[in-house]
Amino acid sequence: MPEVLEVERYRELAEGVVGRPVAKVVVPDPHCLADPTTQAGLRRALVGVPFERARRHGKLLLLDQPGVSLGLRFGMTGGLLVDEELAIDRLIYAPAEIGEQWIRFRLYFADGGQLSLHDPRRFGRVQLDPDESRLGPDVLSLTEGDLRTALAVRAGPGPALKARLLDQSKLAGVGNLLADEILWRADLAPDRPCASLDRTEERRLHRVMQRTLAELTERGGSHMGDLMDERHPGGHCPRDGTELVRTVVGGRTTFWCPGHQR
DNA sequence: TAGATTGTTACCGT
DNA sequence: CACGGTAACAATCT
Repeated sequence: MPEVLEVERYRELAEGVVGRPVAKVVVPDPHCLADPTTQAGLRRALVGVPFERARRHGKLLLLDQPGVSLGLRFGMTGGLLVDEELAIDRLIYAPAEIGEQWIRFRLYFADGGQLSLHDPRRFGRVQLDPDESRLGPDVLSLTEGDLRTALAVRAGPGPALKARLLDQSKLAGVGNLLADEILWRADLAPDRPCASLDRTEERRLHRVMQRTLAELTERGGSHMGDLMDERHPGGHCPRDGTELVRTVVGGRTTFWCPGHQR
């Protein structure tokens, strides 16, 4: 579920914990702790100190204290709970109830409130001072020049366009659904080599990308794209009716329209 | 029931 | 070194 749009919503929710001193750290599922973070380390670093900021870099949420950052990654099914409010879109992923058994990590605050990582599938991770240097520029504030740099190739045709959009070290925040939606809207085939794009196409991709992110934010998230309903075998292009092709690009299932994506 | 899944990382091969 | 392909991870849903 969480791509950049969802994590940005988590960040907004997490602003609600700024200024509140951490009273207790609970880790019902230590599996969620990313090396070398430990429960004892979290307690030592966080307890007694208030957060001063909620940040986001791509799909990584960061809660800063003076001198230390708490990083949260949400994997495929992670969600954030603050004071019993869950910041996920129930339209698409709607567990009947928020299962207490799926709370993997929780902070209690001195005022009695809490912040929790809710994650049925357990791909989410918690880490102190996560390495942000391996992330490219955040897609929500990406300039046209940033995109050109992200698509740049040393030699040869370069990787498939979609694979590059999914490469978090080049460009942080785009996931599988957003990548398909953006390329569909930009009339670009997902397997186009990066180096084959001309300046006009790069500019179009940048414009469509920003527009798509803004529009899907309005609609409620990554899963609200025009392509979503047709993302199944036999689905048709909402624009021209062509049967969509299902392939694998960049290791991920890809739906695209051979009728208008070139 | 078999198959698919919105993310990340490691590893192998070219 | 860059990149593709694959598997692994884990659990749930269609």
